Amino acid sequence: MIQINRVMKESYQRIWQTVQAIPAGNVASYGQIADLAGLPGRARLVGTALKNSDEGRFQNRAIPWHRVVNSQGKISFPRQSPIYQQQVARLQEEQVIVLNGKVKLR
DNA sequence: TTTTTGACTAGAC
DNA sequence: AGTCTAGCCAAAA
Repeated sequence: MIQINRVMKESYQRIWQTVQAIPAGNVASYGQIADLAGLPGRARLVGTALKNSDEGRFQNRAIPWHRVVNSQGKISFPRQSPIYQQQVARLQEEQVIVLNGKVKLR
């Protein structure tokens, strides 16, 4: 069983909550989520928290991880990976246009 | 325990 | 538009 301290758990939960607040059809960057979660400068932790947000772990609810992209508006996965394809598909379901791995700005 | 990795980023070329 | 660097720091190796 993985050990994690109380402070980390709270940070993760604040990140998950913040991601859950992104409206459908919108996107936010890892850095923006970190800032909004009260963790400035810790964008990497957002990626880590999302990676560790799989069902069953910490009883977290479904999190719209696909609405989080990097600061350049690009998807942070290799183009050929299944998870990349899934992120694009989920964004397109929400009418978000993705071109060349980059979310189209408006 | 130490080192490396990584869903990151701002700034400098 | 790319490439590099330094800063970030929890997780995995």
